[in-house]
Amino acid sequence: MSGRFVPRSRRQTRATVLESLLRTKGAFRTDLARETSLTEASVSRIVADLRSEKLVEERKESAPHAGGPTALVTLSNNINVLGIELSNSRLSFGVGNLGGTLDYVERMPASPNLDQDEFERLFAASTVALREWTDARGVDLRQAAMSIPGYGREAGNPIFPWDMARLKRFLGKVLPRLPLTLTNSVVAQAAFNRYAMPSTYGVEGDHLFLFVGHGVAGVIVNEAEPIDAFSPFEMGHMVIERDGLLCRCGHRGCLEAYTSLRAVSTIIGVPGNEILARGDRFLDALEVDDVARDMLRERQFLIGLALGNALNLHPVPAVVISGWPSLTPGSDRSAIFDGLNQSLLGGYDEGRLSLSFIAPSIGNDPKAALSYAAYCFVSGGGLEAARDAPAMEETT
Amino acid sequence: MSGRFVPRSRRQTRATVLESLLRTKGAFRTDLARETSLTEASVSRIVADLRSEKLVEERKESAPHAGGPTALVTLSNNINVLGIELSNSRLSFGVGNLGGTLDYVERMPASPNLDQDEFERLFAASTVALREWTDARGVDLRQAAMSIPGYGREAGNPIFPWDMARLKRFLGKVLPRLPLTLTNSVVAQAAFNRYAMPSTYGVEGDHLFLFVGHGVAGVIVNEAEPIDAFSPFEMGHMVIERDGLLCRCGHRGCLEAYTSLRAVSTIIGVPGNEILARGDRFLDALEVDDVARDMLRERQFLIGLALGNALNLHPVPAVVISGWPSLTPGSDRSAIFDGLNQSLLGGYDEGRLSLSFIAPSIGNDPKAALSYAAYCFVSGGGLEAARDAPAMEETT
DNA sequence: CAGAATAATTACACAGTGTAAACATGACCG
DNA sequence: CGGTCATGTTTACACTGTGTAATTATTCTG
Repeated sequence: MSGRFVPRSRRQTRATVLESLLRTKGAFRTDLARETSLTEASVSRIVADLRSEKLVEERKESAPHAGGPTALVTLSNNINVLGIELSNSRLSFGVGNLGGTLDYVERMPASPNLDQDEFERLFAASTVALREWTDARGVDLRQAAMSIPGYGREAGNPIFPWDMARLKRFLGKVLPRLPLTLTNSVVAQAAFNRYAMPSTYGVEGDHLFLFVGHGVAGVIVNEAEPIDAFSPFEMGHMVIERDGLLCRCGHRGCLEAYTSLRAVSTIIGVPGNEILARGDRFLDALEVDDVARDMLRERQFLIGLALGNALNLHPVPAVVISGWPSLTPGSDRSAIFDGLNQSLLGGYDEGRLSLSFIAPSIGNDPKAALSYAAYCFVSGGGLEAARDAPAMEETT
Repeated sequence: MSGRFVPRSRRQTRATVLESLLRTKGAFRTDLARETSLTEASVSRIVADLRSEKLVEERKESAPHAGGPTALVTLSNNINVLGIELSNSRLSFGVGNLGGTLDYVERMPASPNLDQDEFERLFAASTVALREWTDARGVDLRQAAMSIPGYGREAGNPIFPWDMARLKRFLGKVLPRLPLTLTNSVVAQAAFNRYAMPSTYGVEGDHLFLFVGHGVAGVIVNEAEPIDAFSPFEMGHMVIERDGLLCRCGHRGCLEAYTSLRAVSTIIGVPGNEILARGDRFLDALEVDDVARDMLRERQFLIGLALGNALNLHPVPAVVISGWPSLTPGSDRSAIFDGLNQSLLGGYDEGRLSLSFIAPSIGNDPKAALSYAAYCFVSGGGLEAARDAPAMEETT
């Protein structure tokens, strides 16, 4: 509109610097320059800029050697973002700063079959409480993100089959003047892993993060790429057994029909959401009989088989699995390797593929969405869309 | 080394303009500006620049209306590039200009099991003839590209299991001072489709190009992305039948074991390379009996099943299949749709997925590699790595 | 051959960059 | 306790590529 020329690169370099700070939770200018491949001169200018806008702060911190850096640059912790997470069992809201601390949380039970009308009622009710809280403290939200399982499919969301245009209209109306980004839950999870986990799960570099829960889905994490370049990797509906078990998607033989929490809960007779909550060694604790245990081994074999198939299409050097298989003893999990061996080209070789397991993170919603919101804020360079040209000239 | 500051963007804008010209085979400045989203002023400057380096030419061509564009900008056809293609049956060399015309071709039979020593001998012999030809005409090669099936796998090339470092050393020695890029055959094929096919196969936008031949592999074509961002999509070794047919990769039940040319040739009793050569309606012409025909239908079903699985992981709105299935009658090919229906999430729906078939292009090697070489030249902005600072100042 | 319509070029201002020099900071040492 | 050293940080300056807008070129029309 008003149209002063703003070179693309400004927003972008700011974003690069901010993103680096988000990742490292504070860095010296020298490191910042290296990380972002900018000159120290440029970093200096940009940091000065960002500091004048109160987006970053500097804390005195001297190095133990001569002539070391003098001040640590960190993101300001006065910037508040909103994360909203819709999962199969609840809708949660969280407000926090860019450091990932949650200052406000609200969680409401939500049915896995939540329809769009119910959702809107639930959401509207939650926003009232949220607004009260923010108003009471004068908190100014700068960015919001909401994560939804299954979001982003061209073919429509198989989990919450809603009208996306309507959803966006609704959100724009309920949360006016607040930039809001929708994303897939696994993408938000990737943001959480990248930005909020103090020491990540020990995998450096590109990898597939695979979550085996209600569905079987993940995300391919490419270290060099920004989070929003990730796309969900939905492995659950790979048909691995023609005319096999019926899946909720209507097909037969999908991986999910064999390995979802629902399938596992049927095998061992424990409600799905309890399995993850019980944590490590849930099998032993439950005194699962050998038949069931063999079945679980077989199911893990299938995960390996499907995983190998997926990796043939999309090779990555490392895979991190989270979900119930992470809770089974290593001797059972080895079935995954057996499965891999029968499908992965060249067979499974720990030199070429590193496979690791991390405990499913349960109950930390909506931290993932919050991390994603932080990412969104930062990737816009901290420049709001329409926070420019404050009535500088009057139109004749 | 000499290190004058060359902003990244210069090379890049030049590349953008050149790439657009390669794609369109000539354009008016106005269109060029639109395509590349640069201003006409910038285009003007860049074109003037490129013209002074004899990389582009202008041909008078007036529009039928007043004030139309005056000159068509085209790539110079004095720039020669080299394409080298290694396939399962031969090694071919070709020299041509950026327009895609082949001025020199040499094809040598090569075994599918060619080992690296034999390859080097064969290659060295070919380069002698090539060099003779170029020397005789004073042709100055600016860029070379070589395409290899199976190239680019981290795990090593399953088709030609060679030492890549040695290959690169060898090529650097045999073709000194010539920038050479290695790539996967399907990526080169994508370059050919994008740049050399006058009217492409009628698919606009992103799609999966899948070739069913000796292997079953393809490439996901993202219209917005440059060719070298593509990665091969190897579907052939997806295990679709546990404990199924033995595949050459050592596993059982791979798609390739059921649907490769080798598998088909076993079914109908015709040598593999003849099938594609016979062209359309090869089944009728060969009076294939009903049993074999049913088998081929079943095999196509499996292609559909695997394709659905692949598309669940990596959704695209369109798929183009080339290879023997393109030669079967539509009534038989429908089995592919049946297979898709049993794996693709939401089932096959022509509104959401467009599936089309094109005849396998046989015998046009090494045009694909040549197209890729042209792309490589152009994407470097036409600026050689070390063709700068021609003794302008003497070092003290 | 003037006028209209559009294309192509050019002059100018501007923003962001890198280089290199200047300035700042703190450890170490005599 | 002040000088030296090693490094970090800022600043001055030159440079590049860009967009805007004015200027010039080209070709058809009447």
